[in-house]
Amino acid sequence: MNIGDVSRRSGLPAKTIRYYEDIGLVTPQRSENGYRAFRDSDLHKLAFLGRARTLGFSIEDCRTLMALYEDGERESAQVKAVAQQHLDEIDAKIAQLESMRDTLAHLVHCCAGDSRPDCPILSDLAAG
Amino acid sequence: MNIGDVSRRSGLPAKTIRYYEDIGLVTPQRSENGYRAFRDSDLHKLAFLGRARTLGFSIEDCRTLMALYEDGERESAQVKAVAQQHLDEIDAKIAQLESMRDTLAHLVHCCAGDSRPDCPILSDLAAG
DNA sequence: CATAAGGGTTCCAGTCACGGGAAGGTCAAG
DNA sequence: CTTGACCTTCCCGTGACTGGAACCCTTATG
Repeated sequence: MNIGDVSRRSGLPAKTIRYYEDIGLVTPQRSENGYRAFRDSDLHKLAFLGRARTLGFSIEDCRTLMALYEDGERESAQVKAVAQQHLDEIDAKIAQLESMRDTLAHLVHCCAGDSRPDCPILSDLAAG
Repeated sequence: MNIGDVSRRSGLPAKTIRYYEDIGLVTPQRSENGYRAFRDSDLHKLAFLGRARTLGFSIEDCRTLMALYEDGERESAQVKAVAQQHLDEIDAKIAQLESMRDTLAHLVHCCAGDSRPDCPILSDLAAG
């Protein structure tokens, strides 16, 4: 498989796949013409990575998860710990965004949004 | 005021204040010794920027909001439009994170987290 | 046979909003 | 005179790519 095929099948842009090779997440072989030659196992890995990234795991987390996936001796507790920590971070991020949203929604609600200059949004930003 | 004073009063790191000068958000004067000399109006601007950033506005949005704030001829509709768009983006981000959280929470819940290798988290990532 | 299209390759620069750290100038106190 | 707390500029690094330039390989067509 060339990179285009793998890109279509995994849903990852070719650029991303090259980047993943750069940082050592996949190591495709090379054809005589210099093209990357992906095996099924490479495609499988890339699909795995794509799904992990979709769940918001960092590249380093993905590296860890891949290593655990390939390690028959792993303990599921290790995987769960990584996932739980990520979950906590997501919860924190959501809480932060919701706080922003609440403040902002209130301000937007209070702003007339007409042709006059008076604006509670700017007043709030100016005054704290 | 030197940058340290402004930093303490605005809550912004000195590094950030220098960066804001770099990109033209504030233009403090200079003392004879080369130190930045901030006026009250500069401090006020920086506090404004700090609060806007706290609400998650991008630097470019902040630039726009500052310009509107300083424009006596502004229409509140312009401000509201910027804020509403940002609010929409926040809502989208929250929705995305919640989707991640739901999937992830389910997987974490299903994972035994013990010393055995079987793990539904890895199975899900591997199989889609 | 020339060429054009549609692959592939490398490498460099840019993104966003700063933060870290080096190398050095300035100022008030002891 | 030295110490220490300031301040200055400059350059590199962050995360996870994305865009683009300049170039090579393969296949089909006039």
